[in-house]
Amino acid sequence: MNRAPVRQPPKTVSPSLRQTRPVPKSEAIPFDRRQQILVEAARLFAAKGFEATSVREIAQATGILAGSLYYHFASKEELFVAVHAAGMEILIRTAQEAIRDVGDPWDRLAAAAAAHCTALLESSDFMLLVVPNFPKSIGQYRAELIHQRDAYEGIIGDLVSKLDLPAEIDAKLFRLHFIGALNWTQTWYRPTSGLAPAEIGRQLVAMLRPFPPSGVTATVG
Amino acid sequence: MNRAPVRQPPKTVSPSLRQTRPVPKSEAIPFDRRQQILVEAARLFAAKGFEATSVREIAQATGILAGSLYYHFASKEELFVAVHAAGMEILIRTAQEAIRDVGDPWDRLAAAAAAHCTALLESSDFMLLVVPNFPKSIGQYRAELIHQRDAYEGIIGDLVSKLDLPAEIDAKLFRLHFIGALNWTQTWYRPTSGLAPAEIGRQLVAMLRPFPPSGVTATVG
DNA sequence: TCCTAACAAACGAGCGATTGTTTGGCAAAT
DNA sequence: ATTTGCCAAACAATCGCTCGTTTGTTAGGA
Repeated sequence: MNRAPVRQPPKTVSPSLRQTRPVPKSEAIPFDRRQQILVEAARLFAAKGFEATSVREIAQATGILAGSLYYHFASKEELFVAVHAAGMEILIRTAQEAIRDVGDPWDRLAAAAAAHCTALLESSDFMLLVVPNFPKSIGQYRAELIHQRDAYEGIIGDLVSKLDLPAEIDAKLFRLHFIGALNWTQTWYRPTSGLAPAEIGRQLVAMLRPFPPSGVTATVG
Repeated sequence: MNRAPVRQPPKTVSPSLRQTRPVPKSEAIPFDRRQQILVEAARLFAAKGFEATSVREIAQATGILAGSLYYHFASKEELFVAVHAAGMEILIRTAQEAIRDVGDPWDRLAAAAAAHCTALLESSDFMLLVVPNFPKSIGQYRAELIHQRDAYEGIIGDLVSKLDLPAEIDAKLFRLHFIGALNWTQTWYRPTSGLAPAEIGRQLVAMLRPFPPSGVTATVG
């Protein structure tokens, strides 16, 4: 793509991408333009993909001009990283809340799966682009994105490690396939027809459970 | 300055995925420029994504100029559709060969899974872009791509329908999650470390098998 | 065996549009 | 007086694509 005169010098990439930005001190509406940009960018990235979305589109959706975007974000790529981080934050919080009060390891995994699907398929647009493999042209920020993603997958990994899997099942591969099936739902899920997101997640766990729980089985519907 | 068919090395490319195009009258080996473009486009699309790959890049990789591309393909999007079709053809053929001599339904699914992963992770670049959700800017060709994909997923659906699944497992959801886990492998698979593609696919079936086969268990490795 | 017309396949300049980004200025708020 | 947030206008680069031209090869007629 373009990227203008390749300008490397400044390179003040904040590691936590916590853009130090003055908090409006007035008690008026905390009308956060930066947040607004994030929302619109997430929606457009999700709908059209990263490369196919222009900064002018994002700006227009936000109600500002293209150039004004660069007051809030150093580049289009850093904007993407910020959206990705916000999405991962939502995902992590959702999962942790879902498993908080569940004891049985398999039930905890099912709760996490349900939460994952719900957040993925029903919640904001922040995740529709977080899940698939991110744009190749993200280049230098790749490591940061992977780090953000690992933070979440580690949670799933912990849940999996508590399961009593058959000896011939590799826990790591189990986690990868599990997350894969969950994340893939966003390529086929349509909100109008079929099962609800939470049930889609729960049923995946039911399929993977080596020995279905004795007693009452879940009522599907 | 080469005009006319430049005789390059034999370059025996897959004779299968061919489209209607003027067949050279001489019985000499037809050096298929169109096929060459498909290969290079697949490689670049896989490496950088559709939108991030320019027609000039594809042309340069093929050894021609950008304008010459349009003699073979009407547009960049039609080129993508052709690459997608070629990839799906490979996938379908691979799967059908893999299950041909297998009888047991679960073993047939395992064979298909192994073949899928092998083609996906080891074979040509034709599939690295086939699997994830295709570029949003593909627009008018979306229906055609989905049709191509459905042709393959129907094969998997047939295999799943022959399984004796527990009553509480929905066959359709089983198929979706199964394909999802398979396709997601390409986001995390690295050829150097870990299991081989075929084993990754087989183990997924092992995880999903409600009652592991009695008698001898599969020798892993 | 030559001439000629047709054809296939590529060149290469350049079109208009769009890309991400920079810059200077300006009104309001601090 | 300074900072904040944005506008307006450009910037260079690149995008997909068109089109007239040019070349090597082939077929047919004389």
